[in-house]
Amino acid sequence: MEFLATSPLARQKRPNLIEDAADLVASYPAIPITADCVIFGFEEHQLKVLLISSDLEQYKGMWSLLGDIVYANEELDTAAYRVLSQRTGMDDVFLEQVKTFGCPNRHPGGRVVTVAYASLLNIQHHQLKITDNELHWHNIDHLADMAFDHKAIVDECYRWLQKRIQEHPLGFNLLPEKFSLRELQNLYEAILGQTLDRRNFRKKFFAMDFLVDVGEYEHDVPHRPGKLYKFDFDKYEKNKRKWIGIDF
Amino acid sequence: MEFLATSPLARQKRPNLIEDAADLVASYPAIPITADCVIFGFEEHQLKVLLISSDLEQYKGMWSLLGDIVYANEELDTAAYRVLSQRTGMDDVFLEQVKTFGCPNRHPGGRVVTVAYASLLNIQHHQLKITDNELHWHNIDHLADMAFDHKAIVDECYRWLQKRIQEHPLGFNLLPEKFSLRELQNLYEAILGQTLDRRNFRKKFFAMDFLVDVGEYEHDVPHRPGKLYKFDFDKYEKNKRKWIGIDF
DNA sequence: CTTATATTGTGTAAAATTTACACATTGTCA
DNA sequence: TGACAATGTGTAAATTTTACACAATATAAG
Repeated sequence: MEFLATSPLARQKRPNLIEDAADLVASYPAIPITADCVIFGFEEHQLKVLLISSDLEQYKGMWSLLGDIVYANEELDTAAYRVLSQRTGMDDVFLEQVKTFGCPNRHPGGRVVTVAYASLLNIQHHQLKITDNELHWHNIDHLADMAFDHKAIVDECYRWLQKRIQEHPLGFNLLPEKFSLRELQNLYEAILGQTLDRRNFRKKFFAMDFLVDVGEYEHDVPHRPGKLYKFDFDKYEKNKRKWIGIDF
Repeated sequence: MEFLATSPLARQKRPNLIEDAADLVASYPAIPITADCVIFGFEEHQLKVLLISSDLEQYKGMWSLLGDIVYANEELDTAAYRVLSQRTGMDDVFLEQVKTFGCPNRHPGGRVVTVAYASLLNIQHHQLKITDNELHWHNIDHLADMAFDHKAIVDECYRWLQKRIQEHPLGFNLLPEKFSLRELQNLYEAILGQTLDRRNFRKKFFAMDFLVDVGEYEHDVPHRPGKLYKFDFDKYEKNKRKWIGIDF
């Protein structure tokens, strides 16, 4: 009975318990971790992403994601928000963790693992307060010469975005507060890479019932101006579990 | 100017390029990284997850995910497959990265960031070759007393699984090679936590057209035996882009 | 061996959703 | 004032989803 008490599954190994967890952790190999932000925006019918010039001599002239090391006692999420704030001055943005990239040779200076975060934001609303390191928006269709594995990270986050905007209508974050349905449709077409039927598109979004007619119209357009709408976040929050996806 | 050189983000447009990337990386704080595996299986109408007993004195009697440190030059994915192989003896399993958990105090011995991987596998097919540390399957509905933040990781992976099996019919991986439609439906009901209409369920899966009738029947059931089917992976691979989701 | 029982296997009608598609309206520009 | 360019709107057909019932077949029990 003694035997059973200490070894319930008989015959299997029971290593001694480790008493000092701190010793254990101290014995582990450690790796620098960074947080990289893939910030999507939309302007002039094009999906854009925010980049800076790489500050490594080796990647001179190439573009880089907004990233920085995660501090010793910092939450991963916190690090990502800090990066965004430090690089752009923006602090009212919602970031989501997308994927962690850990290829041992992805950084030329030695091993660095990075956790990629993505966000969608509205270029009009968030004027960049800091533009050091040539921070600016790049058209996502013409990304070449990116430093590190950042092109692969952007690609992965772009696929994430395509899926995301069909599950949740977060595309609104990419538009100005007041937008026309044409702008909304342009956004979806740009991100999904396909044209959509105008009448069915409208029908679908009106049916979701969180577009609010603000009683204003576009101006400075060389044709009949469209109505402007805004997004009703409260109604969205209340109803979000009712639909699983926005399938086109 | 001395000030600007050490403070790259202070009003300075183009900091000097960093020539020695290795120096830079060496100056970064480093954090131990682990890979944790959340292995889902299905048996007796219940979704299960594979756990071991924690080997920390502090978590004595609690259950823990299969995890280990990521070696200095090891791919994250490789580390996850190694963990699984070392802990269970299994090496023909498909793992997917789910999310990275980095709360500074999630490990009592100091900061450890973990990358969670998940997999679905077929309990019948993969007999555990190693059962050290009381490795065995636990019913997912009765998980208490888990070490670290492992309960939160399991919960996150469970939500991932619920979504996953509606996007891709990977639930098949959880079943024996030959299975009845009732077993398949039990699986979906267990994972999604809802009952489904039997006729409509069948209709949906037959319409997807990758179930192959193997011409055999269940036995040892106290009622009319059902036909057995297997999954046609080739047909699935060829057609997988045609449907976005399996909505119930 | 007969009957009770439990579960398989199957179809259809109604409802809901998705798709395809055309024309009058309204503003700008020349 | 006419050409242009895009907005705004509805409906019929097709497809998909849902709800639902009964005969067939094996085992278990008497």
